[in-house]
Amino acid sequence: MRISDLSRLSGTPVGTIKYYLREGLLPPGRPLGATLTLYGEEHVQRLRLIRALTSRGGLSIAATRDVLAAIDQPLDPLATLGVVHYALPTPVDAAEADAVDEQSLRVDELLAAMGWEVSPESPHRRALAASLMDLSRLGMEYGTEDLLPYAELAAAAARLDLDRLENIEDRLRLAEHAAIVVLLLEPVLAVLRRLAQEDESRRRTAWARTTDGAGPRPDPHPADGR
Amino acid sequence: MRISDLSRLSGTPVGTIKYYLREGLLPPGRPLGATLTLYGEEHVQRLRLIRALTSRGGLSIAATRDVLAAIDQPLDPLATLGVVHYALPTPVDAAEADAVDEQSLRVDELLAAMGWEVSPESPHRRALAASLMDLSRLGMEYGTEDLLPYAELAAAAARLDLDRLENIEDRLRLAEHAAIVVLLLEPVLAVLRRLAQEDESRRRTAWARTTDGAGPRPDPHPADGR
DNA sequence: GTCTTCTGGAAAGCTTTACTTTCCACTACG
DNA sequence: CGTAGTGGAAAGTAAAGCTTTCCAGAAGAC
Repeated sequence: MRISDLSRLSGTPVGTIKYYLREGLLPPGRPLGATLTLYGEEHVQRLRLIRALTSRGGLSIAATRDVLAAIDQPLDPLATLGVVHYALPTPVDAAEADAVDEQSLRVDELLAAMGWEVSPESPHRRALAASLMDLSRLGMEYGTEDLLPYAELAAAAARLDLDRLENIEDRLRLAEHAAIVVLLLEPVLAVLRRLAQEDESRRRTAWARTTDGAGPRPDPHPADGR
Repeated sequence: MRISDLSRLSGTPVGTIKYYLREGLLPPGRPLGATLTLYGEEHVQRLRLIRALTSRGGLSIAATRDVLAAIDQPLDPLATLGVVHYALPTPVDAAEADAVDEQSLRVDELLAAMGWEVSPESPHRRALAASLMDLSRLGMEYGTEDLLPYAELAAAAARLDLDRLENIEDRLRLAEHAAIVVLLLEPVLAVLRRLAQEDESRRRTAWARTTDGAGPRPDPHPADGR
């Protein structure tokens, strides 16, 4: 398969493929002379992954390169997850580092309450603290008791994620699948939450409209099993 | 309060404030002559919201303007939620519209299975279909049965979200709070999931290491109550 | 009263990101 | 034999998100 085939199969312009090769996102093909290089099925797959991570996952080219570099290393699942997590952008600018630090206590408290064991160097600790700081400054305090139910949901989601990963037979591409589950399921969860918000809001509005604010509140989830 | 005070209080450069004014993100102040305009506490708050939505929420300036315009309209919660949802960027390029449409069936199936009532024009339907298409092309099929448990979690999250909104006493700024809950809690949930993934992965790896793959699997969640 | 600083407003400039285009010498292939 | 395709480098482009510069005029410090 030559570069024009790769372009046609993946729907990516040749110039863009060359760009990805230059940037190290796409491994070089097998050169067969000065003006011919062959590419394989793995390049098609890699190209699809690159497009998905950048367009859908919203990763920058640099972050994508880091993630791809991570999944090309043969590591155990935990290490792979760690490397993928580290490659993610968690922009916390240094200017407000001290204000973020205040929130770190709350983060530690939450982690302790959940019994979560998380590396002290995890960038996500600071990312969470930064978000909490923003919320606090906007007048929406989220304390441990507010966050706990969300954390339980996150834990349940993580269990689903890892269940899926455990059932993958292709051990060679486990890291790739891990990256996909971590990064491409994220927009899925976000959009599911928004869809659920619309429905839930509709249910509650309907209740408010029919009862006019008086009387006992009916179960807004009929036949829902909860 | 003059523009320099606003700059100092919010930590935003004067040039940037002028830029936001120009772009219509920040409402104009009260002019008191040709070279003096006064700003109020609401401008400080608005500026904080702008920074949070753009830096933390990852919204573009254009999307932020749309969201801010939406929350400035006095609407009921459902309508507000709708407008905020619509203002969000859900990039689905037209080139692959047909491939996305195939996945729409799966989306409809999921919505039906959850009993969710969602507007047919919701951009999130297409967004979800697009994500599923990406996953499918990458060799990870997510069918209704795979998505249902995630959808249940999303529904639970949405219930928590709306509980919070219902308890807000400041009805005037309800829309603002809705936008905050929808948009700024999203990175919180994402990072909670990642933290949970690390912990869950650690638990499962520890099991694999100690038992060497043989023997019955112990409960990986001791004293967890589930 | 004067000197310095700040102001509003407009325009131009800058930096980064993610490509896209152009160029060239060469070569596979119909 | 000609034409389309190729690798590789370099330059160009477009959008986003600010930042800088400019100006005339007004405020505040002394």
